[in-house]
This record gives sequence, structure tokens and C-alpha cells, in this order.
Amino acid sequence: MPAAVSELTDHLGYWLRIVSNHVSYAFARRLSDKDVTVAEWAMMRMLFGRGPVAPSELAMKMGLTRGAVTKLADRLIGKGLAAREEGQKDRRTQTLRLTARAEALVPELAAAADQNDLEWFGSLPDGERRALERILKTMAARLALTSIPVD
Amino acid sequence: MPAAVSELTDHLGYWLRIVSNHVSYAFARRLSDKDVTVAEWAMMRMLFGRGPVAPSELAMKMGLTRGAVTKLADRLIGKGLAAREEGQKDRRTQTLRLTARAEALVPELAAAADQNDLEWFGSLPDGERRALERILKTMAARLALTSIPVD
DNA sequence: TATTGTTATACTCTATAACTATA
DNA sequence: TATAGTTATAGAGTATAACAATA
Repeated sequence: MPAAVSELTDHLGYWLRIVSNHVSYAFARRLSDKDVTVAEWAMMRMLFGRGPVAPSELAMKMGLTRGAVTKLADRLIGKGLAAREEGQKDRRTQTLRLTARAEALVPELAAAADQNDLEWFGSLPDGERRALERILKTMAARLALTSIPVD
Repeated sequence: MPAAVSELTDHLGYWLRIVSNHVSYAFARRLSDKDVTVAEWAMMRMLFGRGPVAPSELAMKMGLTRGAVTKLADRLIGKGLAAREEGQKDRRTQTLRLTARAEALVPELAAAADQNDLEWFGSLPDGERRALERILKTMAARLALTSIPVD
């Protein structure tokens, strides 16, 4: 007896994607008030409160290729939110840092992220929210091992 | 006393996005063996085992604009996986259907989706998997109401 | 006028690969 | 040769807006 052809909704991956997309989209709309994208926020938060950081470090920590980091950094620089500087010792290296304006903006963006989380997860019963957090973090830990090395 | 600036990892939305992206990416890699993308799979599954379907119906059910449906359909047609036909009564309407090759392919893609789900969620304890499913479906139901109407 | 679908355009996100400068 | 970063190119995914045909 042949198994039935499974439907989209038969997969947890489907529900995960649907919910994640909506939550991220809602967050993107909040950020767009400040003319910042989700990827830009992520990079800005990585740079916040730190000195100059090498693009290669960002690539590693954000799971992006170096090319992607360059492009994202270009956009931040174009918006006056980041600056590029030459490395001192090794002249191949560059560093990225936030501008003063960006340093002032990050707390607002963080507040937007807090609000978004509250909007989407705030009404979950405490037990469920904790369960969700535990499951996601467990899975994230596992996929950090499995993950295909970028670049 | 000012609240600390929250970090990326302080948000459930962050973990949701990380995990969802990895699961979807892994699925995309499976599908790419068959030269199909995740969005194409979703549309194919919507069309599978059905007669001709109007693009507008697909747009509604998939949460896409009509323009996005046209573009996705164009790609399926280009790959020989779907066909476009004129509507009968109302001559403004078009319909989409799968080709025979696509009908034969969908069960393979469904099996790939099953495998992917098994790989990523199969090792969760039963209770956790059920909890995750329940939480995601509850959230999905809620956002179906909240969701910004497309188009 | 309203509706169905397509087309044109644009932008984000991401990758791969070639290239430059330096080590 | 190897490494850090940039540049060039490409493609998925999605949107908005203008348009054509039809109702």
C-alpha cells in the first residue's frame, strides 16, 4: 500500500517557515520606519558598543560570506550608519565601526525588537514560551554543528 | 535606571528565524537535486491532483501577489512542470495545471519534505515535537487574522 | 468602472567566482 | 602561495505600479 503524498501542512518545517516569515516581516515593517532592514539591524547590533571589527569576523559570526558582508556594510555606510577604516598592522585588513548616529539608533532598534517579540510571543502562556525557547535553542545548537561552512 | 540594550539572542524571533532558515535551507538543498525551489514545490503541491486552478486562487492561498504568482508560474512552465490555459467562461481568466512530468515528480518532492522533517524534528522527544507543533499552529492561526492583506 | 492577469521595475538577500593588494 | 577584502555577476523571492483585455 503506497503512502499518501504528504501535503505542505503535514510538515513542521512548513509551519516554522510560515510563522518565522510573518514574525520577521512584522519586524521588518517596524524597522522600516527607521529605514533599516533586518540584516542591517543584525550587523549594527554586532558592531554596537565595540571598537572596529574586521569584516571577516562579522562574516563568521553572522554566517555570511565575506562578499555579503561587504555589500551589507556598503549599505550601512551609504546610510551614514557605519564607517570603514584601514587596519593598522596588516594593511590587507579593514575594520568596520558604527557612526555616532548609528550608536544612538541601536537602542531604538533594540526597543523595536523587544516590542516585536512582545507582540508575537507575549501572549503565549509562560510554559509554552519557555518550551518554544528551549526547543529552538536546542535545535540551533545542533545545527551549529551540522551547518554547511559558508565560503 | 535605563534598560540595557537587548541583544539579537534576547529575542525569540531571532531563534525562530535562525532555525527556520536552516531547516528551509536544508530542504532547498534536497529539492535542488530535482531542480526545484521551495516556492516552486509549494506551488506544485497546491496544483497536484487538481484540475486547472486560477492564479488568483493560488495568490490568495499562498499569500502572494498576483504578479509573484505569474513569475513563479513562468518558471514552472519554463521547466516543463506546468502549463497555462485560457479560462472558458470568463476570457480574462487563466488557469494553471501541472504537466504529467510534474505530477510524477510531486510524490518524490513530498518524500523529500518528509525526509527533511524527519531529519530536523525526528530526534525531538515526542512531547516537545507536539508542543512545537501546537505552538506554531496556534500562532499561525492568530497571524492569519493579523496578516497584512497582500495586494 | 472593476477585475484578471501580465509586464516592467526595483530592491533585499545571498551565493560563487574572479580579482587586487598585501603578506 | 595564502589571506583579507572587494567587485562582478547571478538568481530567488517578493513587492508596487502600470497596463491590456474583458466584464
